[in-house]
Order: sequence, then C-alpha cells, then structure tokens
Amino acid sequence: MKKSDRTRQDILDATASSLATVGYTATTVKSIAETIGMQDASIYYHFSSKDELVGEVLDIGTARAVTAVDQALAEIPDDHDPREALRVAIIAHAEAVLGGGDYPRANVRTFGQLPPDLTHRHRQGHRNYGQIWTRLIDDGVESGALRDDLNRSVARLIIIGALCWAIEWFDAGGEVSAADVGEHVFQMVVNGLSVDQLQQNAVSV
Amino acid sequence: MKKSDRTRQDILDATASSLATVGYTATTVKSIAETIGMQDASIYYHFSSKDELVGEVLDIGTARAVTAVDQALAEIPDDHDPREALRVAIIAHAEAVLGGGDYPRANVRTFGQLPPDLTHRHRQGHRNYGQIWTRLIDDGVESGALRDDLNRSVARLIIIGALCWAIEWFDAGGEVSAADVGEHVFQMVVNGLSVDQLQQNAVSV
DNA sequence: GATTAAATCTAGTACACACTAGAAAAGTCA
DNA sequence: TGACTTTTCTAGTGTGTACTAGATTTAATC
Repeated sequence: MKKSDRTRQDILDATASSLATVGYTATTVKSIAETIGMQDASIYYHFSSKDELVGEVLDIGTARAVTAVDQALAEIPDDHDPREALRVAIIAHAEAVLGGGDYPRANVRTFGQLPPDLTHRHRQGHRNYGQIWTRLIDDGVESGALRDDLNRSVARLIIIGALCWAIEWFDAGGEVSAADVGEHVFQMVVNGLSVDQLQQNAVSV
Repeated sequence: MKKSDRTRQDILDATASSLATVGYTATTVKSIAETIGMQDASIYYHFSSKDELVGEVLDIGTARAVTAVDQALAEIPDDHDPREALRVAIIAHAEAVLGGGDYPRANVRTFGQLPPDLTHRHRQGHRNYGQIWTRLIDDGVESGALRDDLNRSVARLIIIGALCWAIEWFDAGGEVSAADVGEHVFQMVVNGLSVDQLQQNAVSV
C-alpha cells in the first residue's frame, strides 16, 4: 500500500509541475511518465484517465489557494480596517499563485485551455474562491471604507484578473517578489496610482 | 486573383473566430475548413502551415489593437491631464479586446498556449505594444500626476493584465459593456477603490 | 522460501492531427 | 469553344496522442 501512495504522489507532482510550466496540451501522459522514470501505460494503474489525473491536481491547487488566503485572513485582528483584510488576501493570493508550489500555478496557468468537462468540474471551486473576495469587498463598501459607485462584481474580477495574469510575466528569479506584486496590486486598486489631493497640497505648500 | 483573396480572407476570419472562442489547440485545420465549407487540404493552397496562418491572424490582431489605442490617444487635446490619456487608452484597449472583432481577442485568448515558435515571433509586437503604456505611465509620473513610489513596469503589467484577463469572464451580451470594464479598471488603478479623505470629510460634515 | 498480491512493463489499438501528391473541377480569356 | 490557369478535391502518409490487454516483474505475507 505504501509504494502505491508514493508513486501516486510522484505522478501528481510531475503533472502539477508540467501543467504549471507548459500548460494542458503539452502535458502528455508520456512526458509525465518520463519525468518519474516510468512507462506511460503504468500511469493508468494509478489514474483512470489523463483528465482524472489533471482534475485531481487542479482540485489540490484550488484547495491550497483557498487555504493560503483563509489562513492569512485568520491571522489579522478582529477590529481590522477592511482595506487591510483586502491587502492581506491579495498578497496571500500572489504568494500562493506566483511564489508558491506548482499546484496553484497549474490552476491559473491552464485556465482557459482545459477541455469542457474539466472546466465544468471546477466551476464550483472557482465560485467558492470568488466568494471569499466578494465578502471582502462587501465588507469594505458597507463599512464605508471602499467606494460604492462601482460594480462590485467587476471590481472583484479585475483584482483577481490582475493577479492571475501576473503568472504570464512574473519572473520567479527576478528582483520583484511575489509579495511585491501583491503589494503593487493592492496599492493600485485600493489607493490608486493617482497622486491624491492631500499629497498634492502637501507638495505645493 | 479575386477569388483567391476572398477565400484567403474567409480562412483568416474563420481562424480568428475559432482562436478567439476555443483557443489554439482546439482550432484545427479541419474545423477551420468546415466552417467555410471546404476540405482541410484546400487550406494549404493559401497558407503553407497552420502556424503561418495563425501567425498572420495574430499579427492582424496586434496591429488592430495598436491602431485602436493610437487613434484614441490622437483624438485627445494636447494639453491633457496624463491621467486622461491613460483613461482613454485603457478604454480603447478594453473595447478592442472585449467588444471588438475576433482578431485582437484571438491574440489575448491564445496567449500562453502557443507553441514556442509563434510565441517568439510575436514577442516584438508585444514589446511595441507595451511601449505605448510605458510612455503613458512615464508621462504621468514625470508630470507629478501619478505616484512615483511604485515600480512602473509592474504597474504597467498589472493594468494590461487586468484588461487581458477580462476576456475570461467578460460576457459580450451582458449588462456591463466593454467600455464599462475599461472605466472600472481606470477608476480602480488610478483613483483607487478606497474612499479618500476628502470624500470622507465631505460625508462626515 | 513459496505463495499471493501489487505494481510495472511490453506491445499493441484506434484516433485525431498536420500535411502531401496528384487528379478533378472551376474560372478566365482568346 | 478551346486552351490555359487557378482553385479545390480525393485519397492518402506519418506522427503523436490517450488508452488497453496481457505478460512480467517486484514487493509483501505466511
């Protein structure tokens, strides 16, 4: 029983790594088998199909992203500014998807290239994840900390989108860290790029 | 000569539409041929390979996006606020990619799923497009309208990313228009979601 | 160490894909 | 109409893919 579990884990890891770096199509059963030194047919002893294997990897990915954000939110004090909660969540997401392991990265990277069955299978997971952000934004608006003149759903999708797209350009070895990206997203979407009036006044005085 | 040009155009259009809706892998030569009522082999009279055909579609897509943004920027007065230029560019991009034709959409949709050759072929085009945004942000910062404490390159990529990812969730038939999405992105990244001090004071008075 | 179960391999199938060669049809113009 | 060119089709090739069947090896148990 032990051996099987270990091999199964190796297959999942190799699949996550491949999905995260080359995407769904270029991730073949053969290439997965090769990276762990097996024949492709042996994969089917552990998983009934490629898509079941990929589906499991994506499930783990969403679970880890949700956990990362939930955990980060749990650590801030109860009487927090709603903007601080948003900041913590954004940075946690950035670190999970950009700096974290292959599983959450696989999720974002393969988004939009999955066959319909797999897309449908994960719709619920994405909805659940979206609800975390819906609550954060609702809290902010209802407490008066965030503007009420914008469509909250659109705002939520723009924040998540900015973070998800970062996977396309983020360089893990570069000067900018995953947390830096998160901080930038927060600064931009919450405080804005614009030099505000107070600052401008301060300068002109 | 006429017939050939027309067919060629039909092939390009069908390819752009397919790339924009189902992505690179699901866009097969056979499926393209079927949508225009031809045999797949006939495509090869007009294009030497699938990737040459796809490459041409993507070239047209970038060209149209650049034109859309350039044109929008050309129409604003010379003594504009740099923030207004950014706003115009963001909305033009949103309309080109979300509300516009299949060609720019094909570009964004297939980003990250192209084979290495095609990715490399379009790197220069993307760099050129990025420079439009680099200039807009530089103008804003140097004129004092935009904050100078953030990494400009990261800011640029976050803006473009928020817009590009919108293709994954934007509903062309929904209540929110492409221009609405652009306006939201502008409001968020430039003015910020946060209720600023002036507004807060006004409310509390 | 022999017996049984678990895990992997060898050798294949079937299918979808991009692409080719040469015949057939459609269009052009004297 | 007839000669010629342009365009499309028919019929295939080769390759890579997911996946299967059954033999073979490796590991676990008594």
